Amino acid sequence: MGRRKENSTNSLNEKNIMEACDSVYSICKIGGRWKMLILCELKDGKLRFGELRKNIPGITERMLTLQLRELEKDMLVSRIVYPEIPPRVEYELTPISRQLIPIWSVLGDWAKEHKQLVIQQLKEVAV
Amino acid sequence: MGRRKENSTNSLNEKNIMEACDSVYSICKIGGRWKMLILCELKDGKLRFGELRKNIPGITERMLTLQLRELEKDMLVSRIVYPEIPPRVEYELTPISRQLIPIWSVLGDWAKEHKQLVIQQLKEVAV
DNA sequence: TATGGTACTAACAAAATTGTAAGTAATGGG
DNA sequence: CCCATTACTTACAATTTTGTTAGTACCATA
Repeated sequence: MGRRKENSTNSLNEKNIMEACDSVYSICKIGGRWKMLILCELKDGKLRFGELRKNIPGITERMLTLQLRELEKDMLVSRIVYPEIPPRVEYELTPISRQLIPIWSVLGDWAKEHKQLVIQQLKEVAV
Repeated sequence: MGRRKENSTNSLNEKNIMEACDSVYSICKIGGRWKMLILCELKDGKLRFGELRKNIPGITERMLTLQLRELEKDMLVSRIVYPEIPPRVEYELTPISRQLIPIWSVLGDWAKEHKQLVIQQLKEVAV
């Protein structure tokens, strides 16, 4: 993983900020590069490791594994291993991560507005 | 700032993901280490640079400047310079970032639930 | 002339995240 | 025995973010 240093200023700052501000805490939990995308993929049901990889262009097996591990640790996905060969592993959302689904759509709406604004701004600058 | 490379896999991935998924886009905009905290501070009105620094323990002048510059570029704060000596600069939320305020509280509520869950989990493991 | 206050910048260093490339294990089928 | 399949690991390197320290500009005031 590239282990984090327990007592770096960086780590301590993050910890303090997460304790000080709940919305920062939430954003930290879903803030990894690919996490949101993974969660969105799982919105409609279980998927296997390989399916996730195929559905998320650009992600490597390593990053997929890392992000899934963190999501699992944070109880945002659950991992179901079938004792078969070749291996089969499925991932699915947990109750707590399902509670986030409506928030995603609100964030999505905000994004659309923001993008509009950026476009407007570009036009104004051009004129 | 430590300039980003335009064409690194890293940059391109981020760009693609933001285009592919609107909620990722939103989270990117508010995902910097101190951004959320800064925005929260500004929730109740304008603040000067020095006030922000005092109100946010642990932040350095450099980080405060960097994060404010990005927020400004993304139109999430506006910067008001008074031509005085010593200088006076005030920051305030913009209409588009004010639209985020209700989302913060929802994220905050989710954080509280998640923290509860983590505590429960710790207890179960201990037993 | 020296000092203080304010909002920054610049050069550098450390830390953290992300990406690349090459493996591993287990077993059924040819 | 060799290969294919699947879900991973491992070692390393590049990139990005964050932190440290020491400046800068400006003018009023002592």
